[in-house]
Amino acid sequence: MSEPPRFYITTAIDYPNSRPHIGTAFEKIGADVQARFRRMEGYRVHFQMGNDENTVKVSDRAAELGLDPKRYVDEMAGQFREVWDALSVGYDDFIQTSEPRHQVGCQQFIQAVYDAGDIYKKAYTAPYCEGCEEFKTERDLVEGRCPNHPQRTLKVLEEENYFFRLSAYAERLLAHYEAHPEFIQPESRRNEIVSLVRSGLQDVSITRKGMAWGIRVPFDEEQTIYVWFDALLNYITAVGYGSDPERFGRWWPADVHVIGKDITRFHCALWPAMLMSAGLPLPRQVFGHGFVYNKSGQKESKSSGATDPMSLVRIHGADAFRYYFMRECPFGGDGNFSEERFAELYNADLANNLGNLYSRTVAMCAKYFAGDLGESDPETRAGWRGSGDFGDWVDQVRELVGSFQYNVALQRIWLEVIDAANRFIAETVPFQRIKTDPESTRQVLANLAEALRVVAILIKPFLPTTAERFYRAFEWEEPWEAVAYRDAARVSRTRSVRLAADLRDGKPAPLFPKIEAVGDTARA
RNA sequence: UGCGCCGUGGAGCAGCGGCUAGCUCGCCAGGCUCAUAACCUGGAGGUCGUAGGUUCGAUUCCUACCGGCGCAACCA
Repeated sequence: MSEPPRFYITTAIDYPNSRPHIGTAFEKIGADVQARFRRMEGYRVHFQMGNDENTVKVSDRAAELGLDPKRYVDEMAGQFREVWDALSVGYDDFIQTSEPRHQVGCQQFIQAVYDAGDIYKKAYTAPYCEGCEEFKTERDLVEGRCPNHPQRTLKVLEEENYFFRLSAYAERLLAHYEAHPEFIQPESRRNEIVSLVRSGLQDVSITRKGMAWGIRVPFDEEQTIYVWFDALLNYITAVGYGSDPERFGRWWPADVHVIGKDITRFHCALWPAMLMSAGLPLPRQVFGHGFVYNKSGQKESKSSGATDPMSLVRIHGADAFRYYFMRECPFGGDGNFSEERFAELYNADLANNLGNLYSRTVAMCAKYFAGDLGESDPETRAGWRGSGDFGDWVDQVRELVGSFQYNVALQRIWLEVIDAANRFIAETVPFQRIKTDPESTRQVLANLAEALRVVAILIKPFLPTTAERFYRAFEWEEPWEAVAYRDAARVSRTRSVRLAADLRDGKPAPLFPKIEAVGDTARA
């Protein structure tokens, strides 16, 4: 047996100064689907997430609450993980950048870049608010003033800081984009970055002076490492850079960084330049996903009175939540969220099609044969499929899922498997057939059982809980844990098909009870 | 201002050089009754933002314009 191929996938780390919202959930779910899919494809997957804690805002927020920063970030990390768990986001590791493993790695990294001659000291000039006692960036300002202290006039102050020689890497970055067209995905993001880098890069300030919270610069104890130079490093420190070389060698470079489209520049320009400077290999791909907007066209974010993911999950479950975003919003582009649309999609695709297919199939098996469909040749269970090469079709779906085209993949699964199964029932009319021909009715139901099995495999990365229910509705020889995407193209070896679903009064409980009124979805 | 995106039947989206422009919801008619009043079949409804251009041929490529929007170095 050869070693299974490895797949290292990451998401952006989040600021823990407020709770996760729908937009961040979108990213994590998209990455989780990929991680689950790759596991099914036989990869040994490492799925990395975390929180970005070494920022001034975090220590400010902790101070507001009268908490020690470390205690505050630990508590927030717990809250974030609760949400990810509730959404069935199955990460393998969750790093907090206040952890020692990150600090140690950061210091080793910045020293390496320093030794490579890419860090120099220079005066940094920026507006400074005496009220906050900190430097501001243009974006922090509201009408040229500090939003927290609008009466005060901002002073332009100078501070000696360390800069990273990003400008020196423009040519090498462009050469890399050229040689590795798949490095930045989707295509539109790539074009943006290429033109950005062509237009020239400036060196970036990477340290700050006199901060109590943050990672010390090893060659200058007065300074701490500033934002991106610290945050990006989580991708390597989490897998052991600076603390566990053997583990680091096993996982780095990452196969894909899943991030929001607004931070592609940091991941596609700054990050690879940093790695080049430190002499480390570059990640294979950066995927910049789109944003989720609410009905009034605003970005779903912390500030806009956004819907709390948990309110939806509590009522409808993680799978319904995941389905909505993966089906409705193209991962590479933008999408919309509204409760009306959520209810519409939920009722149509999950309740009426998916859930009802399960109900009617299971109910007939129980009612007509007490769950025992008898023995049959597996090859006779492919009749529900319709014509065409099913193996090719499954390969197309694999390709779609593997390239993050989740919405298209789900549409095709519904159109060509779930609808086909419902149509098969209409054509073979088992509920009439049972009156005159029980034997062929068994055959029809065995086909439907097989269809449920195929559905289970195909939706496994997207709706893990529902998928397992579907699979375990019948006793299949092949263990659920080991099932691969390609197994959907093959009929199960099982000869004797037997119902195993939970029944109440001879029927299964609805997997997705219909949403009767939009109000059911609840507000944040 | 710079860079980029979008404008397709009532609503939301696919299509991105060429068979009668697809899909979901909604609407209308029929079928069926196993099932979560679900499922199946059929139908009505679009001169693909506007004006030019390239081409044998454009929703699909190019230009301009109109309308909506995003990003621009610490909101995924």
